[in-house]
Amino acid sequence: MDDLTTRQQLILGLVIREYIATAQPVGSKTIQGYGLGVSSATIRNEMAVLEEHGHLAQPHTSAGRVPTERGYRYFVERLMRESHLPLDEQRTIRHQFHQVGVDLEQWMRLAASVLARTAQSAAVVTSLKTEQCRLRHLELISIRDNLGMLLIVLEGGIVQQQVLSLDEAMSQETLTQIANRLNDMCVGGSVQRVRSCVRQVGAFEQQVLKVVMQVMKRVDDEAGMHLYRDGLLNILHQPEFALPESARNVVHLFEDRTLLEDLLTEMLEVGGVQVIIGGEGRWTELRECSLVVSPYGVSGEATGALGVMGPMRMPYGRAISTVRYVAGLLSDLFRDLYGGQQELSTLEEWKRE
Amino acid sequence: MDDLTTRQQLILGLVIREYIATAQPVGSKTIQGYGLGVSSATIRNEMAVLEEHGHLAQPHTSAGRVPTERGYRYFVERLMRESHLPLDEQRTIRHQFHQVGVDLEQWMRLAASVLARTAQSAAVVTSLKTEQCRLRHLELISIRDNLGMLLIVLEGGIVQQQVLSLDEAMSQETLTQIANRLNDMCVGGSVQRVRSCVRQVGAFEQQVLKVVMQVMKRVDDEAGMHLYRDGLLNILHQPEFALPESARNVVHLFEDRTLLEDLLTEMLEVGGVQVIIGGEGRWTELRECSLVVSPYGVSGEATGALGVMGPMRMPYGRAISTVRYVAGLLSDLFRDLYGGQQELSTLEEWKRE
DNA sequence: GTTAGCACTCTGATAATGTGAGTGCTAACG
DNA sequence: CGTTAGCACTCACATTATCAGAGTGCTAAC
Repeated sequence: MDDLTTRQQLILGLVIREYIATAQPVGSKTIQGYGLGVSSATIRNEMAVLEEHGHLAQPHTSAGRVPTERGYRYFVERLMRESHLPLDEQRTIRHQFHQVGVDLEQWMRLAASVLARTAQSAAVVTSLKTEQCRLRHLELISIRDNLGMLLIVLEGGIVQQQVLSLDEAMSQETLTQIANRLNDMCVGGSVQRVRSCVRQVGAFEQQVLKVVMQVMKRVDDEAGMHLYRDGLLNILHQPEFALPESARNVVHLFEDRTLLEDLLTEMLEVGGVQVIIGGEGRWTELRECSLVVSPYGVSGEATGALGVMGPMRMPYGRAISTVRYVAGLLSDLFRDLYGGQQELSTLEEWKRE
Repeated sequence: MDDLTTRQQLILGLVIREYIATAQPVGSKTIQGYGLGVSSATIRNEMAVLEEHGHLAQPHTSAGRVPTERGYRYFVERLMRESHLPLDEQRTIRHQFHQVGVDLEQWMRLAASVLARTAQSAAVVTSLKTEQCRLRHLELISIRDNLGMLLIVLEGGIVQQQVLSLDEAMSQETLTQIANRLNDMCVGGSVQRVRSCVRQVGAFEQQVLKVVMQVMKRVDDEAGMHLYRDGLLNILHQPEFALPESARNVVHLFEDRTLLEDLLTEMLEVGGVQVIIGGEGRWTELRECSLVVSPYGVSGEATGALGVMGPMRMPYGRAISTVRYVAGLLSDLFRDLYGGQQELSTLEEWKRE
């Protein structure tokens, strides 16, 4: 049912490219101008066929054609040649990551900013979610009399903090000793491992470990998932969001964490860059939007998702290559922090520069 | 020059209240409906006076009156009676802060959310900026072979992390020893104090201390200032932002960190709740907006600012009482973490509940 | 299968018109 | 002298009519 003649494919491709560029319904004369060597009447006939097949539509009887969701889908899957981000842009982006130094949060923030700027869309980056987080280090710090801070460092450099109110005043030395003992017992372990340690220690240590478990569980449940966003303004400039109603809708989409979180979490299941066009019938809220998303991170260890969002009329080629590049770059950076085996290729490279 | 008769004040107040409620120019008949006991003609005469004084304006010859910046200013300063947030709302808000536990970041995030919801506006909260930050604790953690993490805890519970690439592999024990030594030397000190320690230690320790100083300087320079925002959608619903142009403008205002940062930083200088109406001629970007902002935190120790943003037609009474209450609440919470002397009133209170 | 020609349809811009809300002014009133 | 009824005047806004233009579908000829 999706069999189109070469000429139909050609015309469909041209209509979509033209529409993406101009945001105006595309008429047969315009396509004729591309020098296909056939008259506008022929193109009209072909367009009528494409409309029957559901790849194009008319906003009203006598306007040009506009791509449908299905048309875009066909375009993305079969008409577009995959391209890479130009090398100089890749350089620029790498350079920016180089500049900010080694810091997870900064990286994700920067990733959002770079995606937004490069793809001229809104961008979203989720924080990393560990498959099952393991404890790297814990630390107890005396803030004052009966107030302490518990620092929990997880595998991969995620740091969580939690204030503890102590029943009795404890010196920094005491706290450090306790932390050291707990570290010896639990480091490298998952929540289960930490739980198994609870029996072997005193009351105060139990209290600490319980908090540790709470925090680890929270991280596991991704309730603490962070969302880095940027470039909302880019898509508000698009004509499809000129009406206050649609503008509000897209702002809502972008501001409301839950929807994006759900959607991006789902993307973690499968690999590679994915294109979601007009909500695909499942997400009614993004009826008028498309997303290009990709997981990133180290599969099986810690993964996140990132992507760009824009109107359905989105420059898919550029969006896809941008998302793929940034996802790859971030993954490389994190692999250097995570993986024990591999070389510190990217980070070392930087040091050499 | 700002001397108005009682009746004029009354009429000005009514016009502004009415306009805030309806977003429509207010005519003399409407005001007559409030039962002043005078005819619409008299009210028209008074309105003409108020227009001469610059408190009201007409969008066009024969429409009702609309408040000017000056009118709002007069209203806020002389006609509005300061009110407090209803006790039950105070309860609800306190309860929400109670729920999230003791965590700076969560508090600020929640503060933004609460402000946005309670004042039905967009809300901004800046992170705390210490006057001159002091080191509370530093920690070195081995991530693997030649990669370590430096955790820096500053007075008041601000945690900063930085990855270090080590020249040679070092065990956790070695790192802990080094950290302990450095802690003994530097804890409680400012950047200067840390600098004075650099001479007295070995090469690796120097490297660590330099990073510590970098981070502390960054915090001092507030370059690392965080901005928590919420409720953009609330003000996009306002009719003044129906045009795509103004909508984009306000989104830009809200997305662009620099402007808000500058503005809020300036607010730290003075105390108490401040109202900025229509940019006050200084910030042209927020020509059509008003802000109600307040510093919070512990004066002289660590301060931040928070506030709400909306159209000039803003329910100032509610906005002011909300901002004042949330600023006070946050300040109390932080005082408990900072101040050595005082009781842990708020936190203790929670524990008891 | 392709194409020229043509009638048809629908949008969007422009102008004409009417309605209504609200004003400023004037003259009368207590 | 402050207040008020009455009235002419002014605009914005909605409604309607009109027109040009872009683009289509169809038909008949190539």
